Amino acid sequence: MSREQIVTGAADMIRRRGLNATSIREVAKHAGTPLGSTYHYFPGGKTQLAAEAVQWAGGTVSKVLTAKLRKGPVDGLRAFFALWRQIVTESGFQAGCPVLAVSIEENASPQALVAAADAFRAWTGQLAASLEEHGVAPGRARSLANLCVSAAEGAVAMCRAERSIDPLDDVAAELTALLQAATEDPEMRHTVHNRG
Amino acid sequence: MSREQIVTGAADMIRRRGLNATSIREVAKHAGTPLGSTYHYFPGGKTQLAAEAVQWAGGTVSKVLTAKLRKGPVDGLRAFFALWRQIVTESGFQAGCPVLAVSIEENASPQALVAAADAFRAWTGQLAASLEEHGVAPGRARSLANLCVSAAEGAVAMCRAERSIDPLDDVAAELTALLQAATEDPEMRHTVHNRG
DNA sequence: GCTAACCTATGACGAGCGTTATAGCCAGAG
DNA sequence: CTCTGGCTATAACGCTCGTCATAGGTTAGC
Repeated sequence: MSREQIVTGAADMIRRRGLNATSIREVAKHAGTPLGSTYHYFPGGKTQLAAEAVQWAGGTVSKVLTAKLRKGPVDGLRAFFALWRQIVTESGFQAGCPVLAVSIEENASPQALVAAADAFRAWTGQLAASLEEHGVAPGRARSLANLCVSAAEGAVAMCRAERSIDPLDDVAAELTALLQAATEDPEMRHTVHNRG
Repeated sequence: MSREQIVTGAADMIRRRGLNATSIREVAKHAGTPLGSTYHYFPGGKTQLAAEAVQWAGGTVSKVLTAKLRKGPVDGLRAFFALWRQIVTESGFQAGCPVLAVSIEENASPQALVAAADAFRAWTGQLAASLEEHGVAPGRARSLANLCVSAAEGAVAMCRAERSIDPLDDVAAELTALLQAATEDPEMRHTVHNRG
C-alpha cells in the first residue's frame, strides 16, 4: 500500500535530516507517489504525517523490545543497542532516531512531539517493567530505564558527529554491566545511594 | 560587539529549533543587526555562522567543566547536569543543546558537524582526564565519559518531549553514583566486566 | 456500459529561504 | 574639511516550501 510507504519513507528522511528539512515533496518522490496523494492520505498535512512517522518508528522499536525482553532486561538492552548500531553503521553515520529528531525542534509539530513522548515512555516503561520482574525496586528501575534510553539516543548522535561507532559501543558495555549488577546483586536493586 | 551577538543568538535559535529551521534573517532580527551585516561578518554564509555558533556553545560548556572538574569528576558531572537542567527548565522545555541539534541533521553544514564533533570530544576528554587523575583506568575513563555525555544529551531531549525534568534528574543521580563508585572503589576502576 | 468512489496528475498560491549587489551612512585619519 | 574604509540599508535573484484546487483516470458493483 502506498500510504505505508509514505509513512516509512517520511520516518527515514526525518531520521537523517530532521523534521524541518524533510519536505512533503521529497517524501512523495521517495515513496514513488504523487504529491497530491500525500494530502489525500494525510488531510492533516505535514503535522499528521510527522506524527504517524514517529508513531511508526516508536512502535517498531517497541516490538523488538517486547520480543527480546522476554529473555530478561540485559538481553533486551543488548537488542536495543544492536538496533541502533545497525542503523548508524549501515547508513554510514547518516541516520539516527526520528523520535529524537522531532523532540528537539521547537513548535515543529505538536502532534509529533506527543508521539515522541509516547515512544520514549513506551520504551522506558517496557525496560523498567522487565527490571522490576527481575527484582529491581520500582524507583530504581525507572531510573535505570531512563538512563538506558537517554544514553542510547545521545550516543547515536555522538556517533554521527564523530563518525565513529565507539561512543555507542562504550555506552552499551557500561549499561550492560550496570544492568547485570542491578539484577544479580541484591544490594544494587534499590534507589541510588549518595555513596557507591 | 554585534558579531558576538549574532553568534550567541544563532546558538540560541539552533538550541530551540534546530539548524535548518534557523534562518539568517531571524538571527539578524533577534540580534538587532541588519541582514547585510550577517554576510559582512560571516562571508562563509550560514555554514560559517552555524559552525561558529556550535563552537561557541561547546566552548562555554568546556569552560564550566574546566572550572568545576578541579574539585573532582563528580563535582564536574554535577555542574554539567546542573547546566543542562537550567537550560531546559528556564526555557520551559523549549531549549536543548545546539551541538546535538547540528549532529543529527544530515548535510546541514559540514563545518558545523566538525565543530560538533570537536565539542563532544572536548567534553568527554576533559571528563575522562579527570577520572584518570582520580585513579580510574584509561579505557574505563573514556567509557564512562562517553556514557555521561551521551546520557545528558539524550536526557535533555527526552525531557523536552515529555515536558518533564525527571529523565534528566534520574540520569544525573545514576551517573553520580556510578562515578563515585568508580573513583572510590578500587575494584571498579578497570574495564567493565561481564558480570558485575 | 454506467456510475460512483477512490486515487492520480498537474499546476498554482503566497511565503520564506540563502545569497548577492549596490547605494548610503558615518566615524576617524590626514 | 576631505577622504577612506568599515558597517548599514534596501531591494532583488532564483528556489523551495506547505497547501489547495481541479481535472483526469481507473476500478468495482450493478
